[in-house]
Amino acid sequence: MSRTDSSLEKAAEHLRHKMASSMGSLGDALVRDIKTLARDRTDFSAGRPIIKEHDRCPQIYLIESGWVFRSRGLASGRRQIVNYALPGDILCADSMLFKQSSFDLTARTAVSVVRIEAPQGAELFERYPGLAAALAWTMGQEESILAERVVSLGRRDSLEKLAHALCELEARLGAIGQMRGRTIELPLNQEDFADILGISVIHVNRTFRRLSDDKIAEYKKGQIELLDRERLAELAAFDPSYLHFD
Amino acid sequence: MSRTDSSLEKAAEHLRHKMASSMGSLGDALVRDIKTLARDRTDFSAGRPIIKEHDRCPQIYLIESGWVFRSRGLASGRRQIVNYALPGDILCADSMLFKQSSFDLTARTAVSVVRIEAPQGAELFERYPGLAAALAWTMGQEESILAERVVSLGRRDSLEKLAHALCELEARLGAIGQMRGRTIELPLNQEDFADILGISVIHVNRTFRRLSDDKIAEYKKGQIELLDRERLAELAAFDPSYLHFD
DNA sequence: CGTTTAATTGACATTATTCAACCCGGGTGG
DNA sequence: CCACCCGGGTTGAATAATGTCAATTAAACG
Repeated sequence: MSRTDSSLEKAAEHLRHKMASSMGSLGDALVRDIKTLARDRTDFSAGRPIIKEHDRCPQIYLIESGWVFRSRGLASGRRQIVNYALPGDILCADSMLFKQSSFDLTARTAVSVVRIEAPQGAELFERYPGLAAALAWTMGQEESILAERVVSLGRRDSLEKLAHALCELEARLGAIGQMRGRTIELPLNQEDFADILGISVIHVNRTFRRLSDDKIAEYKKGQIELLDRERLAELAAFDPSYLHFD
Repeated sequence: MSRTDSSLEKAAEHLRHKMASSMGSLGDALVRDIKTLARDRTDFSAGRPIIKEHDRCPQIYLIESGWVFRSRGLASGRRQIVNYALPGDILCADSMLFKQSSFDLTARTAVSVVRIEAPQGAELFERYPGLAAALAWTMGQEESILAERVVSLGRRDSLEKLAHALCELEARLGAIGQMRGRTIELPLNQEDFADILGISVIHVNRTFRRLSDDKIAEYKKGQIELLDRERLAELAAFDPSYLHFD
């Protein structure tokens, strides 16, 4: 099997697996639709912008590999990462609705995406109900994740924010088979955490230190060791239902 | 014309008007679809819960009148308002995707909603393309608003947060014809602002005071006077494109 | 009028940011 | 091989932003 087929299939499987509970019999249709509509692959090297704010995002992409940030840079130099997308996630799901993107998309690692040539409107739903359902599900889940992040940023202190983010990372990576036992492997440095959590780099460092002093989790370059998931989830008051994995 | 017809029509018009630029010819179809599928009306008095976290939200509702909060209460007693919905907005747009809501919906004022009996899946798109487009647009716009709120909560200070929220309120209320000149009429007290902005009530008060000292905006019970929109927008670095009104 | 709810103010505590310095491991060029 | 440099990471001290507590005022309502 060529690289093309197998990595595409893996991404489609990730997507199917995440949505399993909501999809019912449409799971097979989804995989079939994606294989049918997949077009060219594009690779981005780490750090490269994929879409800039106010750009038109003309197509839907499925991530085969790599991490993508959706972020906004403010005039003052501050940055907020709104979202991160993983293999099996769909990019630009709203491209058919809106003229332009309000955020930047950036490849955090080397990223490989496949363009999906989806028809518009009713034809999408008639001919490719699996993909249509996946698109709707993606938008709904993204919204739900954003709503949860609003709660974190608005009403949790730095320790709770970090703990919650780690729980979410574990759940999302677990859903695509990227957890190795109790360690999270990720391409995020402390500055990335700062821009996800909305706090300063230095405070991220201090907060990780607290987690590690309490033997709850340990930050290392490129990975995080979860020493005590139970207390971590408790700290965060983590309820994974907002991810809708079931 | 009965109250039923006219207020339903007004809500449908609001929705159509907001989406005008994206809808093209589907605008008329939307109004027709809503009239066809509108079922019973429900009224909630101010303060009443509409949906509680973990409830099943079985139907789509169109708001005819009133303000609805989507919020999460934390164990510690803190509350974060994630979203607010206005006349012409759709509630539970994701009800067909997910088993349960991850947030509370609460009537902030007296609220009147109409249940829309939408069919599932492909039938929705074939027979009611106007409504289908409106649902998709609603989910996309909600996501975009949430993303912008993440930026506010994460990387703007209290003055910028408040200024941005006021700009957004003006834009959203303007889109449904609820601005009277330069005053915003709204049912939010300072505690509501606190729970929207993720800061303390007292700090909301201090921040309004700063705006009023600088003759930019003035808080009064039930309304906010915008004295200098230009400087307000500048403070917030407000770019309305994320609302996708065009 | 009294009662209630929301707004306001000041004093103080806590949290997080900023600034400055230092460390550490991994290149890189001499 | 070594010296240096560079991007993170780590730490402490000073400062700024925001939260908490307590008390007061104002408006709203029967």
